Amino acid sequence: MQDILFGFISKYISLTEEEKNVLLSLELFHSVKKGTVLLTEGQKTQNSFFVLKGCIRSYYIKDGEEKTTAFYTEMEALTPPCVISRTPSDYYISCNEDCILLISDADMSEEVNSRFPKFEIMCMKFSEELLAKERIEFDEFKTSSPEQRYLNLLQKRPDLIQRVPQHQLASYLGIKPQSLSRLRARILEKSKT
Amino acid sequence: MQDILFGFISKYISLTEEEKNVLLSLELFHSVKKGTVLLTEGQKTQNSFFVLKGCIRSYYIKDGEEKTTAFYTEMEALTPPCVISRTPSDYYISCNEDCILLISDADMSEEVNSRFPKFEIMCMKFSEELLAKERIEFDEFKTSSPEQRYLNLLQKRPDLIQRVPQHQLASYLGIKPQSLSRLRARILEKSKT
DNA sequence: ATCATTTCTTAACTTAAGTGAACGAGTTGT
DNA sequence: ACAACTCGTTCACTTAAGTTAAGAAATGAT
Repeated sequence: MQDILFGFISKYISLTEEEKNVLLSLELFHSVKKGTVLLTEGQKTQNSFFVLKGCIRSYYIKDGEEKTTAFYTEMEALTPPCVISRTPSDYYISCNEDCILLISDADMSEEVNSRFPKFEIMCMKFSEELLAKERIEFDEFKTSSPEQRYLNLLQKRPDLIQRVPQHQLASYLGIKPQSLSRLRARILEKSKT
Repeated sequence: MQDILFGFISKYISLTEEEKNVLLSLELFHSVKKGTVLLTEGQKTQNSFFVLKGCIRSYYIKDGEEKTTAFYTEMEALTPPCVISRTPSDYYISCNEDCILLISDADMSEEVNSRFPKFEIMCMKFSEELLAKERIEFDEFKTSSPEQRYLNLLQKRPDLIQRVPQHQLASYLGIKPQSLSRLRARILEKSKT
């Protein structure tokens, strides 16, 4: 399990054995059952999440409907906007599957950062990278139709289509479940001829 | 002009007079004419842009059509994804109006950062903040219809609707210019009754 | 194993966006 | 001053997504 974490970190900085041990001593790892709600609307939190195994999902509830905005799977990290802005959360995070997560709160990261300044640098690089990735995703979403977005997802994250309920996927693509069904039928029809 | 810059920076860190002078000595300010293309598809660059006055716009050209993805106006900053990923740019940036820009390349920021470490911290905070903002914007886009998106824009950035050509706005909202015209007529019709 | 609930799909109908074309208003260049 | 473009709007028509409803399939709970 730790291998996943250290493999991930090694993409950004290199750690000594001692540093690895300090990280492990912090009791960052948590096993969380499917369905667990990690963050609720209105809640204040300082927690960031890193997915070692499983799938977590962020969503709003607007007019009584869940609006899924993102899925995070193995090796992906999520710092909710409310942690940055220090305001109550606008949205929910819950576990789509049984998960093993690394959960770090702000106090903890401060301690780690002061002991290992390079860790802070890693977070900075990581944040910049995420911002660039986020913007590209946004741009792709904006410039394509729901059908193109689905085909795109099929290319880039085929696992999601298997492991995530259709109605959550539909919401993630910005459409209704019925439209997703129809759209898939349409694509299937096209590929036949 | 400098006041705008230092006013912006003061939201994150405080600078001594000496530090301000060093920044000013770097010749960061540039006057750029409307229509100037600051970044072209395929180009490699290390430049980041900060808008002191005017409006710049990022867009892709897909199937021969401009797809506008963002506008940056006074006090907004843009680091193109290609700067982070160190790959050729996928998109274009051009000036929608005569602009005064602060343009910084990577070498320069490295020098500034090594002389003023707190500057790097500011960039980090800024980047985190941007990421949070970006995600919220994305979420709003995803969870609303074109009409809601237009009304939302009318609330949040009414200036854009005045200063930006309609066809660029339409593309920014993810629709065709004709649809934007129709949508506006529809809203006007509703507000009458 | 059965019942209840949730999830997925299909269908008919409504609403809104895409498309192609036309027109007038405003701009640019010569 | 005029022609050539660009831009915004409107219209008729096409296409796809939203809506409402119904039924089949899968999931969960007792």
